[in-house]
Amino acid sequence: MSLLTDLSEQFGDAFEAAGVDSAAGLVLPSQRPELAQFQCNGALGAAKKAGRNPRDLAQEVLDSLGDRTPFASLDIAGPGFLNITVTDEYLAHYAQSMEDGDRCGIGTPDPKHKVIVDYGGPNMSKSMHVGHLRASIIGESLKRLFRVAGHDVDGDIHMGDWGMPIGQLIIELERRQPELSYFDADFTGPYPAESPVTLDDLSEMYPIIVEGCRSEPELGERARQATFDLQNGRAGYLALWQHYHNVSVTEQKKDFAQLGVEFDLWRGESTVHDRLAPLVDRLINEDDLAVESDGAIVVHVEQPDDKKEMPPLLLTRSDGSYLYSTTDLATLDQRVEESYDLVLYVVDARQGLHFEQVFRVARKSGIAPEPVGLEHIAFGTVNGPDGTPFKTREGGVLRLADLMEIVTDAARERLDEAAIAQDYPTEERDRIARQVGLGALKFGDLSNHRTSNYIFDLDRFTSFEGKTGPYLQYGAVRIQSILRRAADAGLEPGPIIAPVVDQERGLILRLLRLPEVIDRAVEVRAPNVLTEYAYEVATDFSRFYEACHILREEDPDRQASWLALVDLTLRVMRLLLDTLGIEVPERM
RNA sequence: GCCCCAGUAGCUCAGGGGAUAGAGCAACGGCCUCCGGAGCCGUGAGCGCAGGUUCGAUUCCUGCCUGGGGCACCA
Repeated sequence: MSLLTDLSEQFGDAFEAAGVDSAAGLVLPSQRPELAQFQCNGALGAAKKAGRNPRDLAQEVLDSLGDRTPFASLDIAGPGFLNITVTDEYLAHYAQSMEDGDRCGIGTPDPKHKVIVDYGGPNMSKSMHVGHLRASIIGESLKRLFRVAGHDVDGDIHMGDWGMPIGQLIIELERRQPELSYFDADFTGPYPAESPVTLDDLSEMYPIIVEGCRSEPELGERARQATFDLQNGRAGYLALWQHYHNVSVTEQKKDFAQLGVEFDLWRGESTVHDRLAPLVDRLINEDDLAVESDGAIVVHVEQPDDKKEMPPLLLTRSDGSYLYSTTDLATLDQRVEESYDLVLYVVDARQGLHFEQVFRVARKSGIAPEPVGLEHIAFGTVNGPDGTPFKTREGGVLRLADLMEIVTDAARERLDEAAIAQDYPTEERDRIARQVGLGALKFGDLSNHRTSNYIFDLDRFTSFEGKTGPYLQYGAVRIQSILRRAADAGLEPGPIIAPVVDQERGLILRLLRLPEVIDRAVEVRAPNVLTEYAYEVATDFSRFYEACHILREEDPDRQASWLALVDLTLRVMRLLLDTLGIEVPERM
């Protein structure tokens, strides 16, 4: 059990003994570190409710507090705050138990969920740009976070590979190369094994045809027809789709691998294409939910207590072709069959209405019954300095691969400046530059709260000092260096003994908070809780490092204790950075 | 028009109903015979406006202002 939980229970019992709700016993880290380590504010609210004097109640709580924990001091302050400080021996005891366990004190979840994180979601017609950055790294981080917290988790890329964009790309290629066999309805195959396009071709074609469909209704009509034909199994289109799919996935696997994003499932909208027709049929005939409207099939999802307009969810267009909503419902149906009980959609906040509609249909139809958690984990837009979605100077989107190169180059430059790295092999320097560049990029993005839009700032992603990923990596690297030197000198970590230095005590107190921080991050599904804490751990370590010269310490017990504390710090930092998707170099 | 998100220091952002609202960057000033200075210590400056709930509001509620976004045959 973590220290805060332990203290909260003790104070809860004491409050109960004093005749009020044990919830008042919640103990939190002190906001006034110079006064105490922990605080409990429950006496104020509880006294108010019970019509009693807060300070009297607080005193009664202190009187009935058991002697389970050795307190160094317990005070009532101001109107009735309880200030709590435990003994140094007790801190050491807790730190030791963290060091002894294999999960750094992180508990097991109750209930344990089978979670699927739906993130990344690249459209197969485009190479990835900065807009995909957040979906990828927030999703990756949440996937890892839930895993660290003890849940069963799978990440699904959920590619956009069965909708209108495919129809558009089909007719765009037909406009360019109408002689290809894919477009000949009478052709019986076999179709060429070689793809007629590369991903760069698709990326170039896509904006052109999107604009074409917008300005020329006739083109849009053809794209819709092609989408319909594809979804209804037209052989040439399917063969072409397969090529589009292959070139996209090949490139995307490279991009995601470079980003350090790992999917367990490479599924997409097309994965459920066989389920679409039966699903719509079921919603019409069995569930009595879907109805025809202007030729389309829709589900009305408005509810009597709605305070806002709620448009119906479209299952098919008036030509019978399927949409994003249909594949999302079918995908959810499959996920529930596969017994996932928590589905996290890490998708741009602008799709909030879509998910509200889909979730309503899922509930009403029983596709996803109540116990299955459905959550849209919305994130904000990456904006330019003008407050609108980020564009490069040329007005285009910044490709993700280019962004990665920029940050890697910046990291390499920084490495060139550092004399210490000059004798590293080129290969290692390259690896470090990539790790550091990505560390800066990921930390910079993840440290923003996920729901807020933020301003894209290249300087922030290429600065390696202060509150940045590289600062954390550097802290971990320094620790590794100390532990290496210690091992070389035959020194080993030993039992953690009571801290005597303020910075040492501060570091222990910080490390002890890990379990609560993980819980909090899971609760709000927000990686920035982790970045905030990771930075605090790193700064507390730096302070400790400045104040306590570990390798030169003369008392062997103290030195062994410090080595253990340093080792624990490294484990905690590695755990946090790994959860954020940030790698720690051996040296840098 | 309706709905969602946001407004906190010069800039970029944190902030869980509690005491004196925090970081980073930028500016200025210190540390540096010592485990890696991508470091440590210090200085200045702030909750959009108006109400409400509460012993206590940056936090919860209402209204307004400002910015971004969404509102059935795109995803």
